[in-house]
Amino acid sequence: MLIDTQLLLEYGGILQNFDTNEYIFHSDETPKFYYQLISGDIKLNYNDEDGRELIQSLLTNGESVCELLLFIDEKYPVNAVAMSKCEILKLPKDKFMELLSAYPQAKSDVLQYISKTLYQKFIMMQNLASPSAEIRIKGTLKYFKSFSADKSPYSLEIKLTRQQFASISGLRVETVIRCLKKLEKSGFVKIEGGKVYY
DNA sequence: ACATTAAGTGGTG
DNA sequence: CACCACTTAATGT
Repeated sequence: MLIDTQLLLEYGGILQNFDTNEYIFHSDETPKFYYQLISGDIKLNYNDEDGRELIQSLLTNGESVCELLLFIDEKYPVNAVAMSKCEILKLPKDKFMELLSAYPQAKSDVLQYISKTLYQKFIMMQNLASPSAEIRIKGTLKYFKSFSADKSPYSLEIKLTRQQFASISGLRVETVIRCLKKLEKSGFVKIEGGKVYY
């Protein structure tokens, strides 16, 4: 957990449950709460001009959701959508600020978290700037691997559908499928029962 | 049995 | 590559 659950509850945090595909917040809304994901998976996405979904990032247990918006006066640039049943702890913005003032450790944890995610954004941006599908896909795989402790080959199962993978790498489903198969032949990834291991 | 969803294939621009 | 059409396999109701 980014911030201790008990501490959040003491400051007025409220537990809330979401079902798959339910929105935690929509883009263009004004940020008013700090959200911490207790269980489940969330995606941050938006739709481009053609209505195509682009996934900005994926969040899992213990992470906070777009906390950086609480420090600036802007509206959400993305939607937050539950990808599974989720349990979320939400805390009003002013209470969140009080908590940070009272607990320097929490404040530095949040700072470090923001730094880490920003760093990963840099890496992803460089991958996605490439015109080559193969580089984009390899980059996306490395990006996911960077979250996992086990760095050995094929130890990471990519728990995404081909379509979701496409929405993250900015490619079409067919391209992802074909490229992934190519990467399998070269030994870059392993595919068993449709599941991709990297 | 029929509808739905995801993976995979071929061909065109 | 993207885009379109279509097949196949697995699930679900």
